[in-house]
Amino acid sequence: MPELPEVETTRRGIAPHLVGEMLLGATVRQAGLRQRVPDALSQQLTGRHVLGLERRAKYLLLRLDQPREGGVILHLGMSGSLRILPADTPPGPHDHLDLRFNDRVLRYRDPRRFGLVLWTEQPFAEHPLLRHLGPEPLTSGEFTGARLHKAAIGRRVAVKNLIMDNRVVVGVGNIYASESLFLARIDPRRACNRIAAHRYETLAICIRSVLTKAIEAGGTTLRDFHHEDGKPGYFSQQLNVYNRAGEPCPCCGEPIRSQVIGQRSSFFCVHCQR
DNA sequence: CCGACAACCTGTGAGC
DNA sequence: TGCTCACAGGTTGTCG
Repeated sequence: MPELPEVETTRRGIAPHLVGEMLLGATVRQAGLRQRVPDALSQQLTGRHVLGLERRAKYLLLRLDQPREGGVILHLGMSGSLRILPADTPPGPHDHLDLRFNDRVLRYRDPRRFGLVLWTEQPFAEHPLLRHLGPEPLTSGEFTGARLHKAAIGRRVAVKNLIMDNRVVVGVGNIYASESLFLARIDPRRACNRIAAHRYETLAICIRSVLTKAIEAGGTTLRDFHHEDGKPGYFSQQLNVYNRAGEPCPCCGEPIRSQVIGQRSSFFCVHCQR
C-alpha cells in the first residue's frame, strides 16, 4: 500500500489529532510484526505527551516529551494503515495495536504484518533502521540529478532498481518508480551506468514531480489504502503506466508493457522510454 | 563491494 | 458457486 505519498498523507491526517495529547498506554494484540513489538512499549510511553509526528523515508516517527531523543518508530510495510478512532471502537481483524489517548485511540492495522512498531531512546536518525537511509527527495536539497548520477557509478543494476534503493533516495516504491521513469522517458531496464548525467537531472525532477502530485491527490488507492477519515486517495486516476499493461500509452498510443524487473512488476512504454 | 533471490504474512482477484 | 494459484504498495538477510 504505502509509498512516500501515502505515508505523508497518513501523517498529515493523524498528526493534528495527536500533537499535545497525553498517552495513556498501548494495547498490543499481536506483537509479531516484521520485528516483535517491544514488551515494554506501553510502559515506556504511558504519561508521555506527543510533541510531533515526523516522517523519514516511509517511517513515521512519534516524538514525545520524554525521552529527550527517540520515541516511537512506525512503518506500514505493504498493508499497514493508521486511523484515529473513538476509544470504545471494537477492534477488527488485523488491528494489532492501539496507542491510547484520553477519548481516542491511534489504531494500527496490518494484515500482512510486514510493518513495525518500535521504541527507541536514541536519536531517530541513529537508529539502525534509519541510519543508512539516503536523502529525502522532496525536502533535503541533497537529492539531485548529480547525486543520482554519482550513485550509479560502478553499478550496473537497472535504473528502476537504483531509484528504489533506499541508500540512493528514499520513498520511491514500485508505483512511483515506474511513473517517474515514464515521465523521464527512460527505459526502466536500462543499466544505471549507461545513462547520461543530464538524463539523471530530468529523472530527479520527475521523481519530485510525481511524489508531489501524488501527495496533493491524497495518495494512490489501488485496493485498500484509505485515509484516516476513510476516504481513498485519488492519484490512481493520474497513473500513466502503473497497473496499465495493454492499455494505450498516453503519449503515443502503443500498448503499455509489463515486465518483472528485480522481482517487481514494472510498467513502461517501449516506444517512448529509451 | 555488488547483485540476485528468498523470506516474512494474509488477502484478493483471475481463471478454471 | 467454489476452488487453486499467482501476485500484491516493503525491507532485510544470505549467498555466490
